Amino acid sequence: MTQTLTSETSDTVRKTLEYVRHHRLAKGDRLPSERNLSDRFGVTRSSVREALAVLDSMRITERKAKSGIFLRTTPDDGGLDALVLQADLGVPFDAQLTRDAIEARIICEEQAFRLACQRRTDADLAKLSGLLDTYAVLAANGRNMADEDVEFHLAVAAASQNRILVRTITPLMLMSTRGRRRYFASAELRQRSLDDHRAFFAAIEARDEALVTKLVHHHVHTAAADIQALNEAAAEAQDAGTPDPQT
Amino acid sequence: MTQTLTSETSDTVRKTLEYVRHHRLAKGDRLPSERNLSDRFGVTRSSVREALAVLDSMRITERKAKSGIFLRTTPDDGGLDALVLQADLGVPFDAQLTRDAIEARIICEEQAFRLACQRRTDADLAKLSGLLDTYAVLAANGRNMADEDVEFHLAVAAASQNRILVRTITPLMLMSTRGRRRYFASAELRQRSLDDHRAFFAAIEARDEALVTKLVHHHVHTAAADIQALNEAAAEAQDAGTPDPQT
DNA sequence: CTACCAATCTGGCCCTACCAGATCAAGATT
DNA sequence: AATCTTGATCTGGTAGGGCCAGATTGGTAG
Repeated sequence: MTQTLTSETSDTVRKTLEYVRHHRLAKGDRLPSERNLSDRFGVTRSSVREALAVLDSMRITERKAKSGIFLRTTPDDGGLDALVLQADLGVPFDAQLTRDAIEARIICEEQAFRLACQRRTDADLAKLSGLLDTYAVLAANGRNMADEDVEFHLAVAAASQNRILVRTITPLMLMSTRGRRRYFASAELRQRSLDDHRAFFAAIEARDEALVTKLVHHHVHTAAADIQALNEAAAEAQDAGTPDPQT
Repeated sequence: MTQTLTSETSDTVRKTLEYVRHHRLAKGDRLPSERNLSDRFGVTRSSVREALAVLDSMRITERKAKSGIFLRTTPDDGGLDALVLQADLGVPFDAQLTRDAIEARIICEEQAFRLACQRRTDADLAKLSGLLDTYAVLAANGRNMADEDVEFHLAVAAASQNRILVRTITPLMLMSTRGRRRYFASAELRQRSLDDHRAFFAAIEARDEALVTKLVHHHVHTAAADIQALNEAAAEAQDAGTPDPQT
C-alpha cells in the first residue's frame, strides 16, 4: 500500500524535489534541462522523463515543448498526492503542515462519517464488522495493522456513498503512513485504536451523527498526539537518522 | 491551466484508460505488457512507460517488476487527480459522480471558507480584492474567466491558512473545468458569478461565518444547476458530439 | 501426478538519434 | 546607436534498439 512507484523513478522524483528545495526555486523558475538532470542524477534521460511525467501530473512542474521545465508551484504547494509522495520518500513535514493535515482530516472525515450515519447500508455495516474482526485478531497477535487502519477509515468513508469524498480522504490518510506504522508497534496503542474503531462502528450502526463527530475529533487528535510523542522519542533516540514526516 | 500533460503522454494515458474500460478490467486484473501496449497504441515503449508512471502515481495501476502491469483500482475509483485527468480528456461523469462532486465541494469549501473568515489577513483581503477587479473587467469585456474563477476560490481557501485544504479543494475545482468554460460564455451567468464572488468577499471581510456557509451552498448549487442545464442543451443540440464531463 | 528445469516473457534501465520549435547572441541594416 | 535579421545552439518530444535478471510457464523426467 505504501510503495507507489518504481525505485528508480521515485528516486529521481526525490532528487528533483531536493534540487528544487536546495536551489530555492520559486514558482515559475526554470529547472535544468532533462539532459542536464539526467547526468546530474546519474540516470538516463528516460528515467528523468518518467519522473517529470509524474511531477507534471501532480502539477508541480510544467514542461514547455522545446523551451524548458518550469516550476508550476512550490513542491510544498502542489497536489495532495505530492504530499503523499513526499511522505513516502521521507521528506519531513513542518509543524504547520502537520497541523493542517490534522485539521483537513477532521473536516473531511467528520462530514464523511456523518453522511455514513445517514446512508450506511447493511452491506457497509457487514464490511466494517469484518474489518473490525481482522483488526482485533491482528491487534491481539501484535501484528502491525497500519494498512487495515487505513482500510477501515476508507470503508467508513465509502459508507457515505460519496466516491469523491473517499478519494479526497485517501491521500489525507496515506500521507501519515510512516507515523501510523510506528504507532501500531505499541500494544497499548493497538488496543486503544481498536477501541476507537469499535466506537466508530457502534455510532455508525446507531446512526448517531453527533457522537461520530465527537469521535472523529477525539480519535484524530489523540492519535496525532501519540504519533507526535513517538516521533519526538525517535528523534531523540537516533538524532541523526532519517527524519519522519508525520501526522 | 487545463492542459496538464504533454499530448503524447496524455494520449497514451487516455488510450490505456480506454483499454481498461473497453475490456472491462477489474481490480487486480493484468494489463497487456508494455511492449504490447506500445505497438497496440502505435507509440514507443518510452511513451507507454511515461503514461504508466503517471497512472502509477495516481494509484490506478501497479507495475510489478518482471511480472506485469496490474489494475490497482478501477479508474473510476482512483485518485482525485485521475478524475481531473478524465475530465480533461472528456470522459463523462455519471449523474451520481456529479452529485458526489458537488457535495464534496460544498463540504470542503464550506469549512475552508469558514476558516477563512476566522483567519484571513489583510493581505488575503487585498489579494481577493485584486482578483475581483480583474474579474469585473473580464466579465464586462465578455472574456471567459473560468481560470480566474478557480483562482478566486483557491485564494479564498488559501485565506484559511491551511495549505492542505487548498490542495484538497484544487482538484474538486479542476474537475469541472469544461462545464465552467461553457458557463462563462453567458453574459448573464458572468454577472451572476461576479455578484456571488463579491458577496463572498464581503462575508469574509466581515468575518461572517454563517453567511459564508450559506453562500457556498447557494453558489455551488445554482452554478451546478446552470451548468447542468447548459450541458443538456448542448447534448440536445449536437446529440452525437463529444460528451462533456461535468459538475 | 509431482517435481524440476529451461525457454520465454516482462518490467527496469540505458543509449543513440532525429525532429522542429524556442532561444539567444552575433552580425547586418537602418 | 537602436533595431531587425539570422543562424547556431539548446530543448523537449518521440522513436527504436539493447541488455539484464527475475517471474512465469510449459514441457519433461521421475
